[in-house]
This record gives sequence, structure tokens and C-alpha cells, in this order.
Amino acid sequence: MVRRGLQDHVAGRVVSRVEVMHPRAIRRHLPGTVDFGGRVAGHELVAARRRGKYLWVDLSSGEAVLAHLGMSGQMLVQPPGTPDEKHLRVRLTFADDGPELRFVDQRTFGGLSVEPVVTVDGVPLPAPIAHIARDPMDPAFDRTAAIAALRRRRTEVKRALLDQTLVSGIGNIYADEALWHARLHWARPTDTLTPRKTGELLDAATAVMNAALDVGGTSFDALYVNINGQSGYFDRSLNAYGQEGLPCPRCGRAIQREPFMNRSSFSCPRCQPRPTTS
DNA sequence: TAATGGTCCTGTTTGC
DNA sequence: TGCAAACAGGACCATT
Repeated sequence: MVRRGLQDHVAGRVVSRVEVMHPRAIRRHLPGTVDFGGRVAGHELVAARRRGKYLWVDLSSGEAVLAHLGMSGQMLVQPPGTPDEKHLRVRLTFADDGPELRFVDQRTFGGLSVEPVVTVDGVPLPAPIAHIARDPMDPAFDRTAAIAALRRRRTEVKRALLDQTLVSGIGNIYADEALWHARLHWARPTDTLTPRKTGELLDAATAVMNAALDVGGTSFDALYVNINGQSGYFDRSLNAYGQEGLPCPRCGRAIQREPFMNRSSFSCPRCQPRPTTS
């Protein structure tokens, strides 16, 4: 959705000015703020692209502006003169004096950088994400290869699911939902999963991502290049994530919360029994 | 305070 | 046997 918004609202436009309000938002751009501005200003934003959780916009210079929204990042398209958002980090102004592009991020876990473009398997990608796997929405996504990659990892299934070098785009929330659909506990070792079951899990993750995109789509405003999928989707469509103590929509047993990698995993103790060995 | 998501860094294992 | 690459796991970031 964000990619689509960028494509519709800023592709084909020439950047006239770059303002970085918070240096942390540009921390991945190692040459610094001045260099960042110099590589973006004066160039046309050619096309918006996405892989997994990364977004980028090709520049007419041949480089690309790479973005990660982190937990709280937003891309907004606002008319010039609109009051600055509290957490406005970067503003791009255009030569046509039309709407500005604003990167707003409360926690600044996300950020922007200008990167060279490299070719991987015939596909142009910003260099830092050359190792990121295709996401399930990618037309060239190889489901069989992804299943094999997930099963090859010697770890817990949720860790494999979150590994962006195996399949990209799946985060903590989508992982919990996919595991719930596939009736798998997050700590299940990957080497106990059949290809069929792994495929079921992967398909569930894909369905959750598509559902989130659909909901994000309905909240799309002409001026807003989306607000990260959070809107109505969180409250309405989640079966396990964040539902501690609430009944499992499938069997009625209370959803449990367990610590996982300095955060949480939510699951149904009945539908998703913990594996017997640890 | 403890909780949040996604790297990203570091120590370990594997493979040539 | 030695080295580099791949792997696995946990720390860390800012904010409320």
C-alpha cells in the first residue's frame, strides 16, 4: 500500500529540497545528512518498489532511496504549509510545488538512506538488501524453494519464519497469526515439520499478509500514502496476536502469551500444543 | 516500569 | 588444518 501510494503520488516528480529534521532517521546513510540531501535533491523519483519490509524509490541518478518503516514509520503526502507532524523526520519538497513527501516516525526504528543499485538474479536491488529473500507476493516467489529453506534452518519454526533471508515480509504479528492458522506452536523445531505442513504455514502467512494489505487499502486516503497496516486490522482480524486471555476463535481456550526473543508470542494452548521435547 | 518489532551484531559451527 | 562463510541467537533501539 505504501509503495502504491508513493508510485501514485511522487513517481515522475523532481525533488527540489531535502530537509532532515532528525539525524537518527538517516543513520544508515553513513556519509551523513549533507551527502544524503545532495544525492536526492535535483533528481527525479522514478519508480517505487518493495521487497519484504523494505521500500525504495529509484532515482534518475541510478541510485535509490531505501526506506524501512520500522515499527512506527509512515510516509505521508501533504500539501505544502501543512503543520509539521510531531515526529516529522525528513521532508522532500518538489520542483512542481505540489504535495511534499514526509517521513514521520515516532520511535525512529526505521530510516532512509541513498544506496547504489546492484543486480541479483537479474533483479535490481539496493545493495544493503541484496540478501533479503523475495516475499510471497513477488510474482517470481518460489514456494517450493521457500519451504525447503525454512525446513533447512535448524531452529524453532517461528525464528525461521522471521528470518528475512528465507522468506521476507513476515514479522512477529503475522508469524503468530500464521502459526495459529497452521496449528503450530512457535517453538516447534523445523526438523519435525513435513514439507506439506511447512507449505500450509507459509500459505497461512501469505493469506494473513494479503488480508492486512486489503484492510490497509480501505483506510487509504488520497492525501495519505497509507498509515502502516495498523488501523482496523489489528482489532478485527487477529486470532492470536495480542489476544492473551481471550478465547481462541477456533476452540474457545484462552490464548496464552509467552516470552520470545525479548518480546512475546501468542498462541492457543489447545490448538497449538507446545512440542514435547525442548 | 516493562513492553513493543526488526534488525544487526557477535560468537559458533560448517564446509572447502 | 586453517580460513572464510554461513548460521544461530540474543541485545539493542526510542517511546509511552
